[in-house]
Amino acid sequence: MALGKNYDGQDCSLAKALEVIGERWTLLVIRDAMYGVRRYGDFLAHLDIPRAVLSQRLTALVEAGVLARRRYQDTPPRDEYVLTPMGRELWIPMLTMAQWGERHLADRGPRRLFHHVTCDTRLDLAHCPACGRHVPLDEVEVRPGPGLEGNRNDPVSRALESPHRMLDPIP
Amino acid sequence: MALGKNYDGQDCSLAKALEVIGERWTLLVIRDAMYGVRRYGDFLAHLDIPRAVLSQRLTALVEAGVLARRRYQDTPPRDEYVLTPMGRELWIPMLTMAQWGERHLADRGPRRLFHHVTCDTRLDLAHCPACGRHVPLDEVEVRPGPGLEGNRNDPVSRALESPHRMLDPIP
DNA sequence: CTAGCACGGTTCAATGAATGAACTAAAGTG
DNA sequence: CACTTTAGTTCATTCATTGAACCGTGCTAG
Repeated sequence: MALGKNYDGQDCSLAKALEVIGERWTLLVIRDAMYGVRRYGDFLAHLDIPRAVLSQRLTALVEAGVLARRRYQDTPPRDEYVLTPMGRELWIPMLTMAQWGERHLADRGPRRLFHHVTCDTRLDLAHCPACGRHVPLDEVEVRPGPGLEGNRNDPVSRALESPHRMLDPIP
Repeated sequence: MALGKNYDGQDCSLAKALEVIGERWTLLVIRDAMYGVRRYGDFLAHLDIPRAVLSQRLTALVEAGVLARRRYQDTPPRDEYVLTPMGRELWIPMLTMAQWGERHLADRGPRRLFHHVTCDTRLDLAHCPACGRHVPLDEVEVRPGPGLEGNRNDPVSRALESPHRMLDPIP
C-alpha cells in the first residue's frame, strides 16, 4: 500500500468510505457544507484550514461525487460547492458520530441541538423519536446548546448562534 | 494549531470525536475490535498496518477510553485490547458509515450483512426495522454478502467468511 | 540447559502529507 | 489607474507514515 489515504487490501465498505471521507479535515468540510457553507472563503474562515488543503479536499470531494461545483454568478465568475444527494446521505453517520462525541467528550453539555422541524422534536439517532420517520437533512434545524463556547467570530459561527435550518446558505 | 490530529479552534462535538477516532487506521482498528479481534498480532495481520502505527493507535485508544487493555494470561504475560462501553457505542456511526460506503462505493453489492440476531432481520440504520428497538452491538451478527471478494487469508478474514456474532473472539 | 521460536513491541531512515506564509490571477470598483 | 475581493497556487519547513530491521521476554523441544 502506498503512503496516504488508501486502504487497498481491505475488502470492506467502511474502508472504502474512509478513502473518501477519512482524511484529515474532510468530514469537517462536509459538516460545514451541511450547515449551508458553500464558498471557499467561508470554509476557510470557519475551519482555519490551510488554503492548499482546502483546495485539495474540495477537488477530491467533487471528484468523489460528494460535492458538486456549481456556477452561481457570471460576473465575476464564481463557483460554489454544494452537497450532492450522495453527500447529504452522510448526514446520519455524521450526526451519530457527533452525538457520540457529545456523550463522551463534551464536559459542558451539548454544543448543538438538532431538531426535527416538522414536529420540533430533538433528534437522537436517525429516526425521529416522536414520529418514527427517517429524518432527511433538509428537515433538520440546528440550535445552539448549553455547551457552546461561542468564542469565534466568523460568519458561519455567528450564523450558528441562532437556530439555523440545515443546508440554508450562510448569510 | 499544531500539525497532526487536533482541531483546536472548532468548538464542535464532531471535531472532538474526530480527534479521538479521526486518524488514519483508527476506525479500522475499532471495526476489527467490534468483530472480536483482541490481539496485537491479529490486528496486524488483518489490517496490513505498520507495527509502529498499530502500537501508537492502540495506546491512544486506551488512553481515550475507547479500548481497555486487559491481561488474559500470566504465563507468558499477554494482554488483549477490548472495547469499553464507550467504544461499543461507536457501533452506530460505524454501521451507518459502512452502509453509506456500501450504497455508493460498492459496485458488486454489499460485502457484509448485519442482522439482528433476536429477530433475524437485516439491519438498516440503528433501529431494527422489524422490532423497532435500538440494536446493541452484542445482538448483531455479520454474514458475508454477495460483494465480498474473499481474497484474504488471515484468521480474521477467514472467520468472517461465515456468520459471526459481533464481539465474539476470533478463533 | 540451551537453541529456537512466538509474541509484542521499539527504532530508524526514507517518503509523503500538512502547515503557514507569500505570491498569482481574474475581474470588478472608486 | 490603483485597489479590492475571491479563489486559488507555490514553496520551504515540520510532522506523520511506512516498511524493514531489531529487541526482549518467556515458553518449548531436544
